Amino acid sequence: MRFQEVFIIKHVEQKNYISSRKERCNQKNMEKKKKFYITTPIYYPSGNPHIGHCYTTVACDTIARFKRMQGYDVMFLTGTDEHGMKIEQKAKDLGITPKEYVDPIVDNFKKLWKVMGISNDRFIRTTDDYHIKTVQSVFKKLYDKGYIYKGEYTGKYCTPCESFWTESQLDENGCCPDCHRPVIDAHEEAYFLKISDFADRIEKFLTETDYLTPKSRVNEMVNNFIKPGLEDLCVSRTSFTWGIPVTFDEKHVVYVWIDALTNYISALGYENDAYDDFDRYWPADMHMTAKEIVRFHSIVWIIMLMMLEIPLPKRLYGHGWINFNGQKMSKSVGNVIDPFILAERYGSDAVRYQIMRDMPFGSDSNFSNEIMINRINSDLANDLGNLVSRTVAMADKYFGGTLPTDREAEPLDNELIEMAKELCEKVSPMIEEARLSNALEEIFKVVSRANKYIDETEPWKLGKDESRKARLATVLYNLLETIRICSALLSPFMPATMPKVFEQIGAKAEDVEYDALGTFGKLPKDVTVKKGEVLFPRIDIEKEIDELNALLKPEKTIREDEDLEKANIINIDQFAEIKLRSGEVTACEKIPKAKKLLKLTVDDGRQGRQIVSGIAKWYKPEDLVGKKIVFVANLAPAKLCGELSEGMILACDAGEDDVRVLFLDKDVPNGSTIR
RNA sequence: CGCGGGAUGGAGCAGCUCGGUAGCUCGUCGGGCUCAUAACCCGAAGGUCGUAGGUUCAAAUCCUGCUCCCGCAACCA
Repeated sequence: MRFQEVFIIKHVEQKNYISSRKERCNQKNMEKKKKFYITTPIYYPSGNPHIGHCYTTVACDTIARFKRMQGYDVMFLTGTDEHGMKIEQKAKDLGITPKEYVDPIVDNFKKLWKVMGISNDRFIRTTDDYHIKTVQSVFKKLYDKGYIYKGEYTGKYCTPCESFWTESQLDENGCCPDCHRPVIDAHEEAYFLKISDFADRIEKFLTETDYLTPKSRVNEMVNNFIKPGLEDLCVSRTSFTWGIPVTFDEKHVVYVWIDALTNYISALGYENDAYDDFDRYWPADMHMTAKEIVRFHSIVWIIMLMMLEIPLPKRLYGHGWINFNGQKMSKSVGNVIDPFILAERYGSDAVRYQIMRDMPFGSDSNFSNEIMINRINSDLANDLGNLVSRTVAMADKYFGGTLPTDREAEPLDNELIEMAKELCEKVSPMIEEARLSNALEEIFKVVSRANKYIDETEPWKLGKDESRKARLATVLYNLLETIRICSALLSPFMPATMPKVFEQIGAKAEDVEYDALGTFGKLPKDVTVKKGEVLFPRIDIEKEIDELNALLKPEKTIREDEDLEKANIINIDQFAEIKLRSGEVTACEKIPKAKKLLKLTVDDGRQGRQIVSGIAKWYKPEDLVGKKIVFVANLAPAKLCGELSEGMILACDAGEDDVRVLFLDKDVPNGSTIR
C-alpha cells in the first residue's frame, strides 16, 4: 500500500516538474541552462543501508531538487563502492562470489532510494564495465606521468594464513594474531601514488579557496595530514583479487581510492563510452560526504585531479554523524534503526524532514525514535499539516471551496505577507550552502506566523457575519498564499507530500515554480480549494514506542538462537584445551591512555601475572581488588595499549550495555583448575 | 604533551567571527480560542551561560589555567 502510494505521488510530482521544465525551456530557449553536478559518496555494500546513508543521500536529493526547481540542468549521482578485501572475505565466508554477495545489498540500496524518493539521475557501481575501464585508464595515465611508482609495502606475513599484518597487529610474541604462528618479514609489491610532492599545493588550495566546508575541517586536514608530511598512498595490492586489475601488471589490483574516487568522473563518461557528458557537467559543483572521508575528498582526490590536469570540483561539504543513544551510528553497533521500517511507519517525507531538520550542518546530531516522533508531531502534524487542514476547511465551510473576489485588507496582514514574500530569498542561499536545518527553521517560522495570524483575525467570527465576507476572503487568501510559498519551498525536502498540499490549496504547477515564490498573490482571487486527506497523521508517542519495542524484541531472541545454531559444536577435548583457573586480584589500576582498559595484577597461585581487561566502563579498580576471578590461563599473551596481558578474565553480558565479571567465593584457593 | 569537538533554565540547541538587554524548540504550569489532526494562540515559572583567574567602563562573547564529557586514533584477548 505504502509503496504504491509513494510511486503514485512521485509520478504526479515528476509530471509537474516536467511540465514546468518544458515551459521554462520555451521561455528562455535561447540561453543554455546552467548545469549543477552533485554527488553523494559511493557506499560500501558490506551491510545494508542505514539511516546515516539516508542522511547524506537525502541532503543531496533535497539540494538537487531545489536546483532543478531553480531551472538548473542537474546531474545527481550516487552509487556503490564494491571492491576490497572485506567484501571478498565476507563472500568467501558464505561460499559465494563477491559479486553474488554484493548484488542483493546493492539492490537494497536502490530500493531504499526509491522508498525515500531519491531523484538521482545515475547510479554507479564500481563493478560496472565502464567504470572499470576508466579506472584502468586513469591508473595507467598516472603511471605514465610518473605519479605512480612501484614500491614495497612492507609488513609481516603469515604464510599459512596468507595475510599481511602490521607491526602493531602482531601478538606479544610477534606472531600472527590469527593463528599465533611465526610471521616473516615480507615485502608486498605495491604501487604508490606520489602525493607527497603536492603538499604545498594542496595546503594552499585548502586554505585559500572555499572548497572545504565547514571551514573548521581545513585546520584539521592541514594539522593532521599535511603538516606532519604527506605520505605516499598505497594504491594497489596483490594480497587479494576482488578489485580492478592493473592492466600493465596483472598481479595487482587497484586499491581503494583510485577506484572509488574516480566514480565521480567515470559516471560522466571520462575515458569511457558509456556516457558523454563529462564536458557538460564537470567540475562537480558539490561533493557531499560524512566527515570521516573528508580527508580523501579534500586531499587525495584533489591531488589526483591536479595530476590528471582536470579542473577541480567547486565545493566539498563534510557533514557530521547521526548518533544513536550517544553511540556512533554504524553497521557494527547493531542498534541501527532500519530506515525501511521508519519510512513505512511514518512516511518517507517525515523521515526526510526529521533527519534534515535535526542535523545542523557540520556537527553531529542525535537520533532516537522519540526525537523523531516529537519532531514529526510538532512540526509536521501540529503546525504545518494542521495549518493546511484548518485553512482549507474554512474556505470550504464558509465559501463552499471557492473564494469570492471582494477583498478587504487590514494593516494586520502586512507582517505575514512580508514574511512570506521574503522567505524564498532568505532560504535559497541556505539550501545552496547545505544549511538545510536552518532553511527548514526559517520556513517553519512563517508557518507558525500563519497559525498566529488565524488567531489574530478570528475567521470563524468573520464567517458568522454576512457583512465581513470580503474580509474573511482576504484572510483565507493570505493564508493560502503563505501556504503556497511555504509548501513550494518545502517540496525539495518533502517531494511526496507537498504536491498534495498544492492540490488542496488549488495551486497549479506554475504557481509553485521557483520564479513565483517571491511574489505574493499568485493564486487566482477566486481560487478553489479541495479538502484532502490528513497530510501528516499525529503519532501517539507512548503507543508507538511500545510498538517499536515490541518490534525489536523478537528480533533479538531470534538473533541469539541463530547464533547458537551457527556456533560450532565442540567436543570435551576441545573444551579441555582451554585452561580456566581461579585467581585473586591483588592490585588494579586504570591504563591512563586507554578508555576501556583496566590492568589487573592477579595472584594465580604461581608466579603471578598481569591481565588487561576491557571493563573500565563498568568496574572501578577498587571494585576488583581482593576479589577472586576466573581467567583463561593458556591464552597467548598480547599487548594492549602498550601493556602486557597474560590471559583473560571471564565476564558476561548483563544487558544492552552492561557487563559483569564472574566472581568466585572467597575461600577458593588461587590457581585451582576450573572444569 | 597524539588530533578534534563540546560544557548556556528539566531535555535538545542558537548566540561567541565584529564584547553592551541571554534567545529558540520540546516539556511543565496558568489562561485564551473553537476554524482545525485533543491541534492553534497568549502568558508564567525555570539559567551566577562548566570552573578559577585576567583584559575592559562593560565578558556567554576576548586571553590564560583547570575540571568534566564526546568523537578520531589506540583499543574490549
